[in-house]
Amino acid sequence: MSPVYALVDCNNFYVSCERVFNPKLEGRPVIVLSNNDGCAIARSNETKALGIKMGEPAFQIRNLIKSHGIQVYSSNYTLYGDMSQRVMQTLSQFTPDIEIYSIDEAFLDLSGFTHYDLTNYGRRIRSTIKRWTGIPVSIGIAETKTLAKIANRIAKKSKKAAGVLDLTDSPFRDKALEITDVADVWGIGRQYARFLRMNGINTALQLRDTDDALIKNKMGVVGTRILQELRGVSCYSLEHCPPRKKEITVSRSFKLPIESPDELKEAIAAYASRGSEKLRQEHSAAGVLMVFLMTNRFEKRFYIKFEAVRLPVATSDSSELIRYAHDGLRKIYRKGLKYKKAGVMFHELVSEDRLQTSLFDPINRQRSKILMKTLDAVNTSIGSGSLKYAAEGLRNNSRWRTVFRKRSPSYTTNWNQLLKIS
DNA sequence: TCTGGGGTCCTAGGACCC
DNA sequence: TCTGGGGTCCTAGGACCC
Repeated sequence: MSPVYALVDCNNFYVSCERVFNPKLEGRPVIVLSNNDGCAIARSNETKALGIKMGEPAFQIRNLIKSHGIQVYSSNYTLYGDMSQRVMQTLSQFTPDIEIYSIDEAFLDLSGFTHYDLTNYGRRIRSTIKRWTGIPVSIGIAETKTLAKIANRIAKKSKKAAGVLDLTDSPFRDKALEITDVADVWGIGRQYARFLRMNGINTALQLRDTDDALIKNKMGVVGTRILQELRGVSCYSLEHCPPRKKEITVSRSFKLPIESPDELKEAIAAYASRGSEKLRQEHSAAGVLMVFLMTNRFEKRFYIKFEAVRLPVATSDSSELIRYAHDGLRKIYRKGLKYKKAGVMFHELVSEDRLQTSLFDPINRQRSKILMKTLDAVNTSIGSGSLKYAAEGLRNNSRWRTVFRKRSPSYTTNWNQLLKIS
């Protein structure tokens, strides 16, 4: 018996989060911007209808914003993260077989529910999430994840589907593939879409019925799997628990270009420190640290440089990692360049309980562990960033710090920013 | 003037070994 | 001039995802 997957996807997630706490935004065009209020990364349907694209720079759409009264928000990841958790928690009431795929999407395995009317069940899920969290979702149901994705897209757009589309044993199946652009198939990005179009393949239906060899040749096993999935043969199963991360990155663009090595050192220290926190959350330690610097990538002469530092003993200790990050920075820093972005990456992550220590290790690991535990505990209980390293800099208006000019309050995670009803 | 951030998987090719 | 064959491991880069 073939499996049944549902893909539950929050509609315009970040915008919907803002709307939950500000109902006046309902029906109006809204966008949420990336860090430093740079690009539009979430758009309400009204905004999409105006032709504003995903990732469009804010300064390029300034006129549209003004003329249509588009409501603009800086991103508020604390709020979105918390809302996401509420949605996922609600979902898990319906089945334990859930894979949280991203901040706004989850796959459910509904194989055991085939004696239900799946469309009705989907509607129940949808209305419960709306009632409990305020977030509107769309649900696509099919035998493979790739088909569920397609069902979901149509569910979101079609008036008739009203948010839920079940394609299992559906006479509508081929039609659904026919009206789906090949570029909208899961796993088909810009390059592959171009290749497929050049070969006369423009729809998901045409892709499904394409000869395997052509696809395999250009797109490898990934392409073969896409074909299989479109044909209803499941290649991707539900992943219950997320596997441990293999790498961790913290990087930011600066609002203004930075030349001063002292400011770069602060930024790098802050990223290393944040990365260390993520490492400890994962119960991992890093074997290799990588620092990178880059100038404005939209200019003709563009400089980017990486430096890898192998750590003598894998670690997740913030102060140690800040030191090594600074070592790396010193190697790649070149005077006279205007830097626009920097970052710290951790590679070769190992589980913290399987650490390979060295006989000649000069560091007291036991002590470091207790210190980090305390640091994390304080920052969890009284707010992230409460305790930090002096190397990160004390001023919070430094040129490198990300700005959010139009951020909404953290309604759900900060007592001082609760919604006030007047 | 102003242009996000964080991941994964796969493949080709080189190094190395027998 | 001719110049094995195959396996494995690693890395860089490409492609994709949200």
